[in-house]
Amino acid sequence: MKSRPISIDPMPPAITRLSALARLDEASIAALELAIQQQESISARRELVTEGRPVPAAKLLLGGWAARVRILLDGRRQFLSFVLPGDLIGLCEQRAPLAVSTVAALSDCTICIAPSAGDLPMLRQAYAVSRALDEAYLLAQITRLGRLNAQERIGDLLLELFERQILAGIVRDNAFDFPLTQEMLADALGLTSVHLNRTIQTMRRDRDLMWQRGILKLLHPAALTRKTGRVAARVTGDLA
Amino acid sequence: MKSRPISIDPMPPAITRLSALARLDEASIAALELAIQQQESISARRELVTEGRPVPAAKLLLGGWAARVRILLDGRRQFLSFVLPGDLIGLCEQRAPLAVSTVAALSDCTICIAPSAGDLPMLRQAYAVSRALDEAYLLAQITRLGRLNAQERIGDLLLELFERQILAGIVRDNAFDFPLTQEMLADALGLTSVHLNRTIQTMRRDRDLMWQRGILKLLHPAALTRKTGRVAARVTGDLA
DNA sequence: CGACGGCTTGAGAGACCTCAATGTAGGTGG
DNA sequence: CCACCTACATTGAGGTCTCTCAAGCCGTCG
Repeated sequence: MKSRPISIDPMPPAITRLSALARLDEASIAALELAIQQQESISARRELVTEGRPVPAAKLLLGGWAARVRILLDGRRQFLSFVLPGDLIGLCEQRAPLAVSTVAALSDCTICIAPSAGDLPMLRQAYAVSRALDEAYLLAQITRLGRLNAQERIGDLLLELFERQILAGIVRDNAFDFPLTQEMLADALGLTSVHLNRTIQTMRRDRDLMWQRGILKLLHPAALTRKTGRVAARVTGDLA
Repeated sequence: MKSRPISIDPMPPAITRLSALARLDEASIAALELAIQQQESISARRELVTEGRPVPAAKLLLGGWAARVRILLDGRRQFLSFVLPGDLIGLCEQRAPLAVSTVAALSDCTICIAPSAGDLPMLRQAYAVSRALDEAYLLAQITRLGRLNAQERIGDLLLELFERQILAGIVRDNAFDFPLTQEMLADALGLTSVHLNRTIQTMRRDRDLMWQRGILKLLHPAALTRKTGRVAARVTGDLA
């Protein structure tokens, strides 16, 4: 880090994140900045991608949260993964692809078209790493649902989201925007909202976290990491 | 399909499967046949890819079963997905990739190097569709673990495996090779082997399936599909 | 034949669910 | 400024699905 006038990180989260995934050159950043100027607002609950239909052009999430979700015939709902600022939506190598899951805005969001990485190898690499991370998050989700109990699931997911928010540079004092309801979180974790509520309460009592008015704060992320036996995803040997 | 002497499908499962994912041209098939001549035997339990280490060259599974697996610090095990004949292992767009999960042989296997799709657009498309299917299987796994009960999980997974084996052309009379132990299946489904055993028994009693000596037979796949509310993955609008 | 891995069975416990009611904060209209 | 509404969070009581621990069984293989 070069020294800078004391201020909040001035870069948009999306650029912070993609720069963290691969060393972006000037041209890539310029392309991103240009795309970001053409941003669009999306209101909560709107679908950005619909399961079974053709995948629209790739988007970049600039602000707000979205999620991949699957609804069963009898109405049961399962969130497959969360989409946070700086994440890509609907990136796809294949011709004539059909969406394998719906992506829906969980809060009001802003998005833009993801600039083509056609002649920008650095950007292409960032996209590839982003895809690899997406896959890692799916695997982590499977492990959570298959083998962790309620408290471990919650701790593990919150830590993952925390680390992802750090990547995008939008964590301050261990706290970050968290626009989910308990019911949404429960539907991500394979729990009922009642049981999630009770478990969150004991975590509050244990001073693991504070969560109110859409802000989540992890009081001792390192301790929580140890407690849940969590291992963060590493996806490239390039950096670090 | 041209008419051919009446016989069992003479093609290796891998070629059958990849041809089903995209219309392969002569050159692609020739490349695959050439690669298959250089096959290698892998004994059960060996690791083909190791989590956290660099991803080796992409492989094609020709025979036997493998699985992506994650082991927790305290020994709990979670199978993330199964790798069946015709599936690709370690396909990757990124430079300097690190494996996000271990891939281990569940039975004795034969594999070969996956031919490069560099100048074979059809083969490249088949690979892309294969990757998209892999992702769809992960999403299905999440939904199973998060929102289905034991019987639904079993039915849903067995149907998925059944459909995948059909793609590779290795199902006969609704029966196929199934080299898993009950404990492995339990570790894929987030259950204990005890509970899996009891649930399988009621499914046997209900005449849903027969399973003995490494052969699994679904007695009424269509009925089971209806019963579990299952929807199969569609990933491309190209074919069908 | 004994050893082994895998399958099966029993009994009891616990984590998580269901149903239902109550509490609370923010937002809107009068 | 208050009444009201809605969405969300919280609490209680009881039920059940799945787990744990443990033992017995069965086929295979050396």
